[in-house]
Amino acid sequence: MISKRLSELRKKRQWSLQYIADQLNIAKSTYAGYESGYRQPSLEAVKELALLFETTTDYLLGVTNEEQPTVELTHPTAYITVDGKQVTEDEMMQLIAFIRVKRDLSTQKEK
Amino acid sequence: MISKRLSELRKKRQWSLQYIADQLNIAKSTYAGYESGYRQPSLEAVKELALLFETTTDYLLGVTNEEQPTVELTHPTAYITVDGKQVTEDEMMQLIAFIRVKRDLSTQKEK
DNA sequence: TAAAATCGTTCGCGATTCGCGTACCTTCAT
DNA sequence: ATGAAGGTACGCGAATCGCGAACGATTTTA
Repeated sequence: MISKRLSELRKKRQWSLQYIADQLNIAKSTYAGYESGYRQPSLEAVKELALLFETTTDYLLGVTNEEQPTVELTHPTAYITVDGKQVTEDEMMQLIAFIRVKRDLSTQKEK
Repeated sequence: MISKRLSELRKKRQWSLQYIADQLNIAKSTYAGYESGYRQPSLEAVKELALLFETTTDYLLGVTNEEQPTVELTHPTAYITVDGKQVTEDEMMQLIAFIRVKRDLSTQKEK
């Protein structure tokens, strides 16, 4: 799983094996082993790879299939904050209503 | 890092070492090694532990310090959707303004 | 209260896996 | 032609893994 993900992400960014190896301070052959599935990265390496690719370890490990996490406000899977303060359930309901109305209006305008 | 997190989470749930070992189909001494830091879990074990504890691998590995992820709308680290459709940047700005105004009003009312 | 079970810790062992250097093949620019 | 750069494969020594076993300390059962 992780080998597939690493390979995808690296190719998408058009990075070389050597470049990543340099970033993590490991040998090119070591990182190559991760992509081929011949080796498994250490937990520390997984962390650094997630940072380097600006993704999550959950994505690299295949816990999730979202390269960048998605939060659906109607069924939040995360705490939502604004200015560091949690958005209350009450506020959330109004937010959602606000978005729905706004979208509805702009749809009508198009017609 | 991961050893500390595992120990915290297990104690919070009042689970025994044996219980977790059974869930993952590994020896008690193996899991004990994870918590003591004497051993590092395999990537597969990390995945399963995240599922078992209902948290993320990012939290177990110490990429994040949030047991449950938090998304700050002013600096989102996730795609935000409502009814499956992504909230645009424009909508997001209005949302944030909405929340701020609402909070401001309720603060004034208290005085 | 004696015996048995449960819990957490530690350790040695054999087996597995790691990270590295090296060598090799292509491709491409010099 | 030749050298640099990218990707792949492999052997080696060293490090780490997972397991069972053994231990003391509690707790539960009879």
